[in-house]
Amino acid sequence: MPELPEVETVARGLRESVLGRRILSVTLGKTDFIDDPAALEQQLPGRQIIAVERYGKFLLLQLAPPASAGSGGSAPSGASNGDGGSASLLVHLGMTGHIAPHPGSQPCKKHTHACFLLDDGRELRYTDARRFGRMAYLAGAALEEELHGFGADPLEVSAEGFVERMRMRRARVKALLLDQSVLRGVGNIYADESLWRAKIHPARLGARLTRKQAETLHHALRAILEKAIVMRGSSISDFLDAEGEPGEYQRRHRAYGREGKPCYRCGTPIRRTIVAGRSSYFCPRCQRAPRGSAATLPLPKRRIQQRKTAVGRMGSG
DNA sequence: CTTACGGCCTGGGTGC
DNA sequence: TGCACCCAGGCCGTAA
Repeated sequence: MPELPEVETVARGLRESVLGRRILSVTLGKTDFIDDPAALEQQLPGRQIIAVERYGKFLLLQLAPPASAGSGGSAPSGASNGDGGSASLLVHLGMTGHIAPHPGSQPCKKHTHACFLLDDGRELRYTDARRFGRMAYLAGAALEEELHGFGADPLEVSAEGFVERMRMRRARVKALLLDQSVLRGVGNIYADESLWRAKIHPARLGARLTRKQAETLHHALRAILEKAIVMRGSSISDFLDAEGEPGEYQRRHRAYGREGKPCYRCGTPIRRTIVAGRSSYFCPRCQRAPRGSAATLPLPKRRIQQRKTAVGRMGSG
């Protein structure tokens, strides 16, 4: 499940492999994850990829203006950040999305839903088994509108800014970490890992963290994200970077996915509970539950499973 | 107003 | 071997 480090890894890979290439044609398969498939088919051919950026969990393939009269080719030395008129292919990998260039001769993998033929004969292909991802061509005001409303990048936010964001709402710290309007790019893995490192229970209210605790969490989150980027992300489900290589950070996980296994600090078995609607792994000894919380129970809300055939429909009557 | 929570989308992995 | 079920992240509707 690509989060900030995985998306950053992909962005760096694409920067190496497709920056400066021109898209010649677009071939789409299933399109229900694409905002406006026709816009992709109409706008992308002929456009040059002049920058690859990460914004939270989004990839942004910035595109040169169409059919630029001025020969182009000048080094895209950053100057392309002009807000007005910029256009991008926005890509969210969801949980199972992959994007990488392939030789044009290579047969497409299963679940390949978008192919962008490049001017060097390769194809930039998007594969996504579950299509929880998203793709959109956005330009100008629409692009700005799409990106506004997101929170700070956790690698850029100051300690003071982070503390403020943990206190701005009355919500659990885990929910705040996952909320893309508070911080952009953090997902379930790195939320749990940073909380474990900072010794903070996921069900604590963010607003009740001490300043020192919030600062510790900020430092932990930042350190973990940076280390994970160096290790090219975590390959939990089937994350592969833009070179098709898995990451290595999953070997360093201290909480996520370790239910029942001993805490690396104290040996207490890691527990799993549901916080903010997500599986949350924590050490019940290192990360003390807030008073009155039922979150020390292994799975407080384990619901009776219901059949697909509407046995469990709950009418209001 | 706020936050919490269930359900939906999908299909690979798992376990029976 | 087959197949039902769980679960994931983001989003949305609704409850409190």
